[in-house]
Amino acid sequence: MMKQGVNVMPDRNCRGRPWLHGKFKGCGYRLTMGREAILGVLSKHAGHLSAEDIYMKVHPGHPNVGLTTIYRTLDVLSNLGLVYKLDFGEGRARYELAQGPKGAHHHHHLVCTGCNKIIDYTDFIDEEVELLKETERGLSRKYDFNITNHIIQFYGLCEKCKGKK
Amino acid sequence: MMKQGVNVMPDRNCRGRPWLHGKFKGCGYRLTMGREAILGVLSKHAGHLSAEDIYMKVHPGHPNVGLTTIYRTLDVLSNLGLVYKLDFGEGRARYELAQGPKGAHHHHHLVCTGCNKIIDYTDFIDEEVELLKETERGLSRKYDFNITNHIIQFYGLCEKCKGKK
DNA sequence: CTGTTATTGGAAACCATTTTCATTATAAAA
DNA sequence: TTTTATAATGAAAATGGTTTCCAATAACAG
Repeated sequence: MMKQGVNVMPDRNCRGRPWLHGKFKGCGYRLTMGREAILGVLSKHAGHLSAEDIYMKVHPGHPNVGLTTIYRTLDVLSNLGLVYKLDFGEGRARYELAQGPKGAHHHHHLVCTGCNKIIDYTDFIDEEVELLKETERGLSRKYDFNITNHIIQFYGLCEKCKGKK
Repeated sequence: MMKQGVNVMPDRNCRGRPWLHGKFKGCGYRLTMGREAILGVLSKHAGHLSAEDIYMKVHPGHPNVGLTTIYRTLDVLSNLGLVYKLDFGEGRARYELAQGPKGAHHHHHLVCTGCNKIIDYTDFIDEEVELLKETERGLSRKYDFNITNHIIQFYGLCEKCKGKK
């Protein structure tokens, strides 16, 4: 568990300036060059990046930023709710920006268990989200939970993989 | 990837054997004592067992069954669809029987990110499952996927954890 | 019973992630 | 600007769940 100095990691309700960097500062975090670079990579390459992917993209411009910092920053971002930590069962986590400043489209994932190809789908999202909200409300009440997040993923074989045995 | 057993023959229920064991043999796998013990533990303790949990429960009666065998067996069972491999973000996988012979009740999970408590809920399941089926159909058609499984999980803080800072 | 080969245990390897710790850099105070 | 407190950092080492290796063993068919 990351433990930094006096202040415990703030929660997702932190308010700050408009976008990522501002949000970051607004939550009491120092904005270092390494972190700026990481935030930059995340906002530029919307995808499902592993910690190492990010490291590789940050490295050329900032050879002195280590993998450790990538992990630490992602942990912070994830706790702030700015980044989703995804698990596609590959034995490594992947990360993606929760939302752009203008509210990027919400999507869920369709994962091929054969080749690990991942499809972001937005179809059916509206119905799903609506049902999820209802379910969330119900669960919150019944189990006295404060629900902050959900996962929906479908697994199967893509056209290429379902052919072979 | 584990590769064993030549034939992928469907269930030919083995006489006098419990459902799970029969299914196992029916698929061309040898039924060893270690595997019997593991199947036994899985059917007796419905829960979210980690590989080590299972090891601990198997060990007293079968001190010669190693952790490696637990992992290998779980992998086979998971590939057969008899067991679900679950991930609650603890850094270790957990496993539970997919279904009893008479079709145990389907459930989804509600996970406390504070204390890792996990609640199996069946409320709302019907609506969820119905929507999932539809979505599944749609996704299968649109992306030419052969969907075999899905995940739905809600994350949040339980009554105990949401109080503390 | 015998032969074939799936299965096994134990140790070592693997590898993403975390921890340690001495050093550095950031932001605020003076 | 300079000082000051301490958050943040990198490099290396540690961690820990899972997998691989390989020689020995045991299921099962014939």
